Amino acid sequence: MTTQQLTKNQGLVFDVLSHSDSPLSAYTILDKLRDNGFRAPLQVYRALDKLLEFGLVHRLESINAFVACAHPHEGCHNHGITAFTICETCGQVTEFHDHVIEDRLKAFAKGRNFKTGKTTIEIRGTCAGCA
Amino acid sequence: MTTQQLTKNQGLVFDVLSHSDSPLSAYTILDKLRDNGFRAPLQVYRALDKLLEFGLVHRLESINAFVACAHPHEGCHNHGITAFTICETCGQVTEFHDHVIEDRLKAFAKGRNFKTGKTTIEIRGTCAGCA
DNA sequence: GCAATTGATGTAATAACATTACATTTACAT
DNA sequence: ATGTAAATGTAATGTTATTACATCAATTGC
Repeated sequence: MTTQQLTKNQGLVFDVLSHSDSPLSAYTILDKLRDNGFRAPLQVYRALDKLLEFGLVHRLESINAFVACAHPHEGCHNHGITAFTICETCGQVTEFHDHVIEDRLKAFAKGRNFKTGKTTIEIRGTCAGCA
Repeated sequence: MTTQQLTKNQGLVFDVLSHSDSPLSAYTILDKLRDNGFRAPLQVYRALDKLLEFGLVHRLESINAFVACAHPHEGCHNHGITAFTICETCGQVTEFHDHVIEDRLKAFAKGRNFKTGKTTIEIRGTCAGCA
């Protein structure tokens, strides 16, 4: 999945997120794209929905914000569950993947006959630089 | 931590959550407490803040809702990181604790000199009964 | 007792986040 | 070229959460 096959709006939103050094809310993205013709939240949310579907973007549930995937070329769906550290001071987000955690969560779900959809793992705190 | 030392509003909110079989939004709680004199969201949010602080209630970040702790007597803070399965069909929430997952997350944070605040682990999907 | 402080409450207004509904346009396979 | 699916534009509304300010209640120190 490259950036080429994205539509205009999807490309614009992905671009904004890619160049940001911290997560952005949908409304912040909207403001950044006003000059590109964006007028309404839905334009952002629709693009985000697609980008999430493509695995190019992640939604951080605990802060209602979005970040570009750390390795968009492969599409993050190939990497299983994604976990994040989120610095509450500077906004730095680090994405990581841990197969042990994933296995434990899968095992728990399986044991309960729970059919897993999307899993959220987010650690909020303070990064090394801000400590 | 028993229910005794809660204030009136805290007690009312905790009661509503305790008797619910699924997570509730702050505004749903508000509606359920109108007859008890609740008039504004802030009355709910303030009570929830305290209940969260006491470890009597959990916030489910991925669905903007709240549940009573599964073992409120001990205070959930004693149990380390709390993880949840959340059935998107019936709302059933199961709370669990996994020390292996916790250790992995702590190790990752430590390795990055990331100072951990609150950690969110939520699996959304379909429970056995709804499958 | 009674001021002083702190924690809890009441109320209104507003901010922040997200979706529904409906009309129109674009992309593209047949 | 035309039918269909996907994407877009726009307005309105719904949902979640906070700010600001006034009042009340409980506790402490004197």
